[in-house]
Amino acid sequence: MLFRAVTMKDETMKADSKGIKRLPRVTLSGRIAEEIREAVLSGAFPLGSQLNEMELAEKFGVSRGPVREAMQRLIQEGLLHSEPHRGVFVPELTDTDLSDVYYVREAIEGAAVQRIMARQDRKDIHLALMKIAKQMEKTVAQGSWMQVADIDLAFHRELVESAGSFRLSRMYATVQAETKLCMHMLMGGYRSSKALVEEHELLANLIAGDDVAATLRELSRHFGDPIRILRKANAVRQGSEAA
Amino acid sequence: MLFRAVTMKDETMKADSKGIKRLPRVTLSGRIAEEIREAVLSGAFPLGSQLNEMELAEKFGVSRGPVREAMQRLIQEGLLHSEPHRGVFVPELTDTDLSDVYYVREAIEGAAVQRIMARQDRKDIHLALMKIAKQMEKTVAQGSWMQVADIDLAFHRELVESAGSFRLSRMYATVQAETKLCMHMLMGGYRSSKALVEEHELLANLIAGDDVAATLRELSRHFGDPIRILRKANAVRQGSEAA
DNA sequence: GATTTTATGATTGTTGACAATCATACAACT
DNA sequence: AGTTGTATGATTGTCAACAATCATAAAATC
Repeated sequence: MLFRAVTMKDETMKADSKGIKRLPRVTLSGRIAEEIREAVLSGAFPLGSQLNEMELAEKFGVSRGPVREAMQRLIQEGLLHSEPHRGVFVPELTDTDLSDVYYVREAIEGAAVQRIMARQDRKDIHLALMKIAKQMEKTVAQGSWMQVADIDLAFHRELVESAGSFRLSRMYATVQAETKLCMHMLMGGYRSSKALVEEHELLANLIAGDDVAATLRELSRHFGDPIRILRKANAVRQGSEAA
Repeated sequence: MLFRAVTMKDETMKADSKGIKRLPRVTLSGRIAEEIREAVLSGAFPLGSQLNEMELAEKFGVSRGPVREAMQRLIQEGLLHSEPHRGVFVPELTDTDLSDVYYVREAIEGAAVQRIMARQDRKDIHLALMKIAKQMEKTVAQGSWMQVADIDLAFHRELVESAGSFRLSRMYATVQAETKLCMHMLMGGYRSSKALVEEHELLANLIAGDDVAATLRELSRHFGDPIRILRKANAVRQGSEAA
C-alpha cells in the first residue's frame, strides 16, 4: 500500500537529561503533508495526475480536513498545483519549467559557493562533500540510477546547507523537490557514470581552493543544458518505442 | 475595520475577444490568505503576535475551515509561524533573520542581474527602472518613508521579474514579504533621501552598461549592513525614549 | 508564603454533514 | 450526424459541532 495510516506516534522523540521525553508537536496535517510529499517525489503520482482528497483521507484513515490542509501546504510550496473546484494536481513540467528549475538551482548554489568560499576554513565542507562523492562512486558501480541521483542531490543539498542560511536552504528544499520531479522526465538522460563522480569531486576540490570564478564556472558546466539532455532522453525513448 | 467580509466577487475578471468574461476561479481560502497577507505586511499584527482563527473567521464572516487553510498557505510560505496546538504567530525576526533575508535578497537579485546583463537589449528594463526611480524621487520629497520603501521594493521586484524566471520571482515574493516585515524593525533606519534615489539610478545605469562585476558590487553595497542599520535605529529610538 | 493540584475557559485540531461545482452520460432536438 | 439541454454522480468547498490541548485562575497542601 502506498500510504500508511497516520497516527500521532512520534518516532523522533528525544529524551532530555532527566530521561523525560518531549511530547509530539506535529499535527495530522503536517504528517500527511510529509507523506504526500514523499509519494509525489517518489513518482507514485504521475506528472499531471490528480490527487483525490477523499481517497487520500480514506487511505490515511482520517477526515478530509487535515488532508486539505496538507495539500494547501504543498500547493503553496509549489509541489502541487490547485485548480479551484476541479482538484489538486501534480504539475506537468514543461521544457520551460525544466530550464527554470536548473537556472534557479544554479543561482542558489552559486550564492552558497560564494559564501562558503569567503571562509578561511573549508576543511569540513570539503570532507563532507568528498564523503558523499565516495558514496556516489560505490553506488554507480552497483546501484540504480535513482539511487545515484539521490546521492547527487544530497551532495548539492550539503553544499547549500553549508552556507548556513535558513532561507536559502528552505528555498533550495523546494527547488530540489522540483528537481526530483524533473528527474522523472530526464530518466534516460541522467548520466550515472564514473565521470559524474569525478565532476563532483572536482567541485569539492574547487570549493576547497581559492578560485571562486573557476568554481562558479564549473558549477555552471556541471548543470549542463537540461533541455538538450531531455531531448536526448526523449530521442532514446522514442527510438526504443519504435523498435 | 481591519478586514472586509470576503465575497466571491472577482474584480479582476478579464474579457476575451468576444467580450465574454472568465468566471471567478478563486476560493474563499485564497481570498482570505491574501487579506491576511496584506494585513501582516502592513504591520497590522505586531511581530510575535498571535492570529486567532475564530476571530478572523468571525471578521471575514466565514467558517474556520477556510481561515485554517489560508493560514496553512502563509505558514508554508514562511510569513507566519505555527506552533501546533498553541496557535499561529507572526514571526519575531531576530538579527539573524534580518541578515539572512538580506543575504538571500542579494543572491536572488544578483542572479537576476546576471541574467539580464547577458542580454543584448536592455533598454526596456533600464526605462522601467528609471521610471520607478523617478517616482521614488517625487515621493521622497512629499511622502512618508513607508511609501518610499514601497517604491524601493517595487524597483527591486521589477529587476527580479525582468529576469523572466517564474521560480526566481516566486521565491523573491516571499523574501520581499519578509523584507517588509523587517522594515518594521528598521523603521528609523530606512534612509529615505535623495541619495537613496541616486543609488537606484546608479543601479539602473550599471544594469544598462556592460560591467557585470561592478554592478554586483554596487548591488552589494546598496544593501549595506542591515544589522548595523538596525542597531543605529535602535540607538536613535532609545535616545528619544530616554529623553 | 510558596508550591502543587485541580478546575475552567479559550483556542486549536478533527470530524462528518451539507452545499456548491464540475465532468460525464444520456436524451431530445435540429 | 451534430448540437444542445438535462440529469446524475463524483469531487471539492464550507460549515458547525465535537474532541483535544493549552494557559490561567482558583483551591488545596505544605
